[in-house]
Amino acid sequence: MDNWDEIRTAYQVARLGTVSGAAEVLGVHHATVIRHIDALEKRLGTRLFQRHARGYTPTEAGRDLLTVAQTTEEQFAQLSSRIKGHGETVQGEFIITSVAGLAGLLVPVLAEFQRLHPAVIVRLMTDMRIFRLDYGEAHVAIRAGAAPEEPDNVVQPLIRIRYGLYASKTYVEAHGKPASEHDFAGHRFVTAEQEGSRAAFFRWLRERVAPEQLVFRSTEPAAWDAALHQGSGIGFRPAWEAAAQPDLVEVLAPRPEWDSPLWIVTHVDLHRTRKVQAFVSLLKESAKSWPQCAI
Amino acid sequence: MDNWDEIRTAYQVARLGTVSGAAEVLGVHHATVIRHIDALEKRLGTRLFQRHARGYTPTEAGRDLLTVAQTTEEQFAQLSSRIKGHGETVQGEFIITSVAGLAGLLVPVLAEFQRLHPAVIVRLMTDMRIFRLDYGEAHVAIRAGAAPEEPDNVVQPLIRIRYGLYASKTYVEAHGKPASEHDFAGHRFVTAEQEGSRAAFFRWLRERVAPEQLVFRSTEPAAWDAALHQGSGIGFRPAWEAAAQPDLVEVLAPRPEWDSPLWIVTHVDLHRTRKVQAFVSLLKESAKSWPQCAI
DNA sequence: TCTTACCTGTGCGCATCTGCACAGAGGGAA
DNA sequence: TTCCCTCTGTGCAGATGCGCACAGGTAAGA
Repeated sequence: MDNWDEIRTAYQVARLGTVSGAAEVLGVHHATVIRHIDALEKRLGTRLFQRHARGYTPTEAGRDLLTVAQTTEEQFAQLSSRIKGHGETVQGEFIITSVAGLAGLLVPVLAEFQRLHPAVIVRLMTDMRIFRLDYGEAHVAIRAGAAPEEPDNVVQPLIRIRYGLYASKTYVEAHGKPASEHDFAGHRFVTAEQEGSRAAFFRWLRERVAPEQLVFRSTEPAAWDAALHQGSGIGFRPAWEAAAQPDLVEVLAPRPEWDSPLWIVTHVDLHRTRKVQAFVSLLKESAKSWPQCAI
Repeated sequence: MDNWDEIRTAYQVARLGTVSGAAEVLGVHHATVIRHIDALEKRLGTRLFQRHARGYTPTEAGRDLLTVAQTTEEQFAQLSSRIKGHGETVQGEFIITSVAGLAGLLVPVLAEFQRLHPAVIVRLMTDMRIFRLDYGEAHVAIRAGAAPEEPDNVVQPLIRIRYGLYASKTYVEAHGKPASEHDFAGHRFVTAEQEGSRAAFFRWLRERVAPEQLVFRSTEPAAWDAALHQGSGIGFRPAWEAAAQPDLVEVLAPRPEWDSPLWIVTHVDLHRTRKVQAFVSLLKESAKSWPQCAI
């Protein structure tokens, strides 16, 4: 049974009783139908039809094929309408992966998305490793930093996260607050672990302070946050996050050169789907009203 | 969904995860697989797979297709084995049509056939009209008289039924018994209705007796039989049938020129099937031991 | 880091399948 | 019986689809 098209042809012949009728329904020439039947019977080693001048009458085997192929026809028709419908209705899982620390901004958008489309199951994945959009691990990814350039990925700019320099009140009480970057001498800083960190503000900082001033370094962003609140030093924080934390003091206000751009990344195979489009447009609209962010 | 082969291709890709693997299983070139997927997705308007360098990952639609096509694959495999098995095992309906009055010979054969193949349902059809072997009305037909010459029918000689002239004891007591065909004057005969009856012995009789001697004519063979027993006249009867009826007296013994040949007729499309072959060979074997019949 | 193996993707030439046209045959109606 | 319509069946020419070969790229392993 390694030629399903011939089964489909035989099904129509069994259903309609004539080669010509089947050919018309299938949109092929009746000679093609005859050849399909001949090939299928030859392969099966049994006659599926009795031939006579008025048409083809199915044998027992032909009637068996008829019933089997009938359900197949229906199954495929339902499958087709389901698949085509998938492009129209928004439902099923929606998997989004993002850089850690963006949940505070994303969750309200996801909640609104789910309110608009109740049939959607939202899964927000934040992890150390980067989830891959190929392999189908996620529908949408929110990436930070330099624009991703992977092939097969559709990259759109979302927004620029504004970063400022902050310190806890306890730190300011103990060490004072530098008035500008020219006043950093003697101050202590919380920063990322890697030397070659790709964030612009980390590079900016490394160019202006001595390495021994970077007293707290971690690979874990949550650790930066905690160290900042503990008063371990001065560090960069997203402006929108710091604004909601009254125990932090703004040391230097956000500057455009510190901005970290966010990117919406989707796989080209999924980008056109209605589900992805619905979320992306909602996300872009919501981002316009995000506080302390530059468009 | 007007190309089932492409669905089959997509199914293998979804199952195996790679185009190359699917191509190997399907026995085609991997370029063909790619083209099938592209065509199917284009027609559906949705992506079934996410493409990456290590293979194809099915999307939701692709996974849906996978489950549907999986059952289709199984259904077709079962269908194939059933159909191929039909050639091997003898089962299902077996429809035989025959000239009326042959049931006494056929029924024992049919009973033996059913004993050998318990899964067979036997249907013996005797009717005024001739059942057509094309259109699938019967698997085997037993025809009498001249050899059938319909195209697409396989005709085999079965046996020659011997006919003799018989009368009931009551007729003989009343009118006497003619010694030979030269002694037919004054006797009464039971015969068929049509002038141009094709049976050889009827023609033989019409040539030797006056029309007014054919006192009982009927289109119905059972009526000849009844009229014979009632003593209405002398008539032809199969020798095997008369031998079992003690109230009949043999007027003239069977002659070769009165023989009526029987033919086994099968449709060429069914002739090769195991079921038909099994019955035909059993019938031929049984006929060798039929009493009062000429091979 | 380099190598290797495997997978996807595409242009080209060819085989296969399809469509076309016509022949043949059977059934139904007048 | 005769005519007509419909259906099957086949040879031939052309188009579609296939296999081939090669390029490009990724991941795994040494």
